[in-house]
Amino acid sequence: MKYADIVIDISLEKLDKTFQYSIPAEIEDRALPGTRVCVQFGKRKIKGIIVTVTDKPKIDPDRIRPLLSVSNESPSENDTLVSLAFYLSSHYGSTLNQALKTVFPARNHAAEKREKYVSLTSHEAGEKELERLSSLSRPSMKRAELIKLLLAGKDSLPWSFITKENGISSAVIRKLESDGIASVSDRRVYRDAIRDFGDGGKAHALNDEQRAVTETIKTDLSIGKRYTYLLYGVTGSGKTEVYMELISDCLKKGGDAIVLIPEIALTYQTVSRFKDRFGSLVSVINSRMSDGERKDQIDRAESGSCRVMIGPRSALFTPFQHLGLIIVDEEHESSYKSGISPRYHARDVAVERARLEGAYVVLGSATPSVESMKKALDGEYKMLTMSRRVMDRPLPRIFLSDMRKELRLGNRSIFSGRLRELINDRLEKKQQVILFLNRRGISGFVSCRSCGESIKCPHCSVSMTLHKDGLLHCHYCGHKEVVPRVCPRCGSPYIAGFRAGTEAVEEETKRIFPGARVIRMDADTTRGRDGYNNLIKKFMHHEADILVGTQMIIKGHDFPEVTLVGILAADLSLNSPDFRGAERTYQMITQAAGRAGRGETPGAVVIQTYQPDNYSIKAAAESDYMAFYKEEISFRRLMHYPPEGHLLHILITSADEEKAERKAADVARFISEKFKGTRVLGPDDDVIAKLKDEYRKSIYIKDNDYDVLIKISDETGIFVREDRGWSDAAIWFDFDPQ
DNA sequence: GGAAATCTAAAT
DNA sequence: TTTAGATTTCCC
Repeated sequence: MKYADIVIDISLEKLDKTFQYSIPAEIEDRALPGTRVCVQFGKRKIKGIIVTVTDKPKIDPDRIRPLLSVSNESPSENDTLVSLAFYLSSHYGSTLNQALKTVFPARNHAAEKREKYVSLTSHEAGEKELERLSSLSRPSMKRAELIKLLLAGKDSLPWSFITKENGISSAVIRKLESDGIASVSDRRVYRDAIRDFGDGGKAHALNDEQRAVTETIKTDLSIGKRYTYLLYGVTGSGKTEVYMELISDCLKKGGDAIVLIPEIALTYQTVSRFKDRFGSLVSVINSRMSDGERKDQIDRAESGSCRVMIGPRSALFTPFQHLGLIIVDEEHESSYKSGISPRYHARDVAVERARLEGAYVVLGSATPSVESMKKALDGEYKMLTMSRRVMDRPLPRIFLSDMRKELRLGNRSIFSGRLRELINDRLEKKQQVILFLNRRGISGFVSCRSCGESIKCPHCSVSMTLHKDGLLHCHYCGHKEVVPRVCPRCGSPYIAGFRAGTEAVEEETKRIFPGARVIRMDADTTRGRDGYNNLIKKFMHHEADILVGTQMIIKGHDFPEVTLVGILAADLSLNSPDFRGAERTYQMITQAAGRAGRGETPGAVVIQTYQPDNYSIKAAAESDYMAFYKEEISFRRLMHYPPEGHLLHILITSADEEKAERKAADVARFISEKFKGTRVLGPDDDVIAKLKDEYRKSIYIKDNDYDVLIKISDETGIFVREDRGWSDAAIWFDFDPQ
C-alpha cells in the first residue's frame, strides 16, 4: 500500500503540517508529488496537494483514509507553481506548507461579483409586443420604453442601466420576463481596480539606446535564447519604455507578462503609463485591495482576460498559463525580500519561475544590487546598459556638503551653507525642493563630528549601536565595548549619537524659510487610504514649495518642477548596523538625485555628510557606479559577506527575556558543535531588541557554501521541534538578509 | 476552517 | 453539581 503526505488547502497557520492518505491502486500512477487531490478531512471534503509518496504509514493505518480523487487538470510535471513552491521551501528553509501558501495565496472565499442582464427572448417577440401595445387604447408606456431600449441594444443590457439610468422599475422587467418576452440572466463581472485609467494603444517611439536594448533581446529570443538581463540604465533613461516594448513583443507572441515593482512605487503614474499602452489587458494587484478585487485579478489572469500583471512581490505568483516575461523593476529594492517565511527574494524567485516556464527575466535598475552586478559581470546574467537620459536631459549637478567643516565654521543647523543658499534660490525662482531624510536603519550609532567616522565592530566592520546598558554592541557577533570618550581615530572629543526626525526637520525648515509652504511626508502623515496620494497630488500641483520626507518620496514620481534635492544626512544609512550600509547609501543618493531636474530645468543635489571621503558617497556624487562596486565587492570578499559568501540570520523570540537568551544559547551551541567548519556569531540582542513585548535574540552564521546554511537551518528546525521547551518561544531563519 | 473535546466559572 | 460559554484540540 502506498501513502501520500498531503498539504491541506486551508489557509490557517495551525495546519502547517502534512496529513497522510492511502492511495487507491487504480490512481497510483497519477498520484505524484505536486498533484492536486481531493480528500475527506474531518467531516468535509477539501482540496490538497501531494507533497511526498511513501509506503510507510506514519500513524496507525486504521486511521488513514483513502484519497478521494486526483485532479486531472494539472499533472505535477507542468504545474510550475507547485515546483516553485518546492523551490521556495528548499531554498529559503521554510515548510512546504508555508511555501505552497505563498504561491497559492488563500483563495479567500470572497464571493464572485455578478450582475444581472436583460435581453429579449427574440427580436420578433419584442416587435410583436410593441405592435400589440400600440393598438391598445392605454398602452403601458414604461413597458414600451423598455422594449425599445432592448431592441436598440445589441444583445443584452445591464439591469442597473435599465433601472438606474432609464428609470424603469424592476417590476416592469419582471413582468416582461414572466410574459416570456424578455429573459434575465446574470454573469460574472470582474471588479476592476484600475477602471479609471487609459484605454491602451499609445506607444512612444524609442530612442537609439532603448532600441538597441530591445533589439538585442529580441534577437536572443529569435534564436531561442532565454537570458536573465540586467538592464542598467541611469535614472531618467526611460527603462519603462523598454519594458513596454518587450511586453508588447511578448504579447504578440502569445505570452503573458509580469511586472514587479516595489510596493512604494506602485503609483498612479506608473499604472496609468501601462494602462495607456495596454488598456484592459493590464491588471494591478496590491495589498490595499479588497479580497474580492484581488481574487478577481487572479481569476482574470488565470482565464486569460488579463495578460499583464503589475504588482509588488506577490504578483510574481500570478497564475498565468503562458508566462513569457518577468520584469523586475528597481531590482535592488529591499522590499523584494519577503519579511515572513519563506523569506524569499522575488528577484531570485523570478529567475527560477522563468526557468521553469521557459520565460525570460529583465532586471532593471539605475543602481544594481551588488548581487546582480556580480552575476552580470560573471556572465550569469547578460548586462544591457543605457547611459543617457531621454531627450538628452543632463544628470543633475551634485554638491557634497562636508558637515565637519560646517561645524568648524560654527554652523550647528541642519542645513549646510550651500543647501540653504540653493533653497533660497529655488524659492525665489518659484521652483520646488525635496528634502530627504533617510531614516531607514536609524539605530543609535555613535560617530565623531570631527572626522565623521562611526564606531565599528573590530571583527565585523559594521557600525555598533548604543544600548540601554550604556555599551556599544555589534549586532552580528555580540562584541561589546564602552563608548570611548574621544574618537579612537582622530582624538576629537566631539563624539555623539545621531538623532534626527522628519518632524524636527519640518519645523526647522519652516523656521529658516518662513515664506515657504512645507509638506511633510512620512509614515505618520500618510496614514489612511488616500493620505499618501493626497499629499503627492498637492505637491504635484505646486501647492507647496518644499517636500520633507523619508524614502517614500523618492520612488516612482516625476515632479517636473523639482530642481533641488537635499539629502540631509547621508550618514544615517551609511552607518546602519549591517553590511549593506554603503550599498544602500549609494542607491539612496543616486535615486534621490534622480528626482531632481526631470523637467526642462536642470537640477541640483546637495548631499550633507560627515564622511565626504567615504567611497559610496564619493562614487554617488560622481555618478560612478563601477567605482562604488569595486570597493564594495572587495569589502564583501574580505568579510565573506554576500554575494562573496553567505549569511544566515537566526532570530529567537520570546516574551520571556531569560528564556529567549537560554534558547538562543542552546541553538548556538547545537550549531557550533554539529557544524564545526562554520562561523557562529552571537547570540546577542537583535538590532530590534524588543518588539511588541517580545524579546529578540540573534545568531548569525557565516559560510561560503549556501547549501551548508540550508542544512543548518533544516537541522536546527528539527532540533527545535524535538525540544518541548519551545512552546513560548519561536525561531526564524533568514538567508542573506537585506 | 469547523467540529468535538476540554476547561472555566458562575448559577442553581 | 450543573451547564453555558470560552478555549483548545484534533482532523490523516
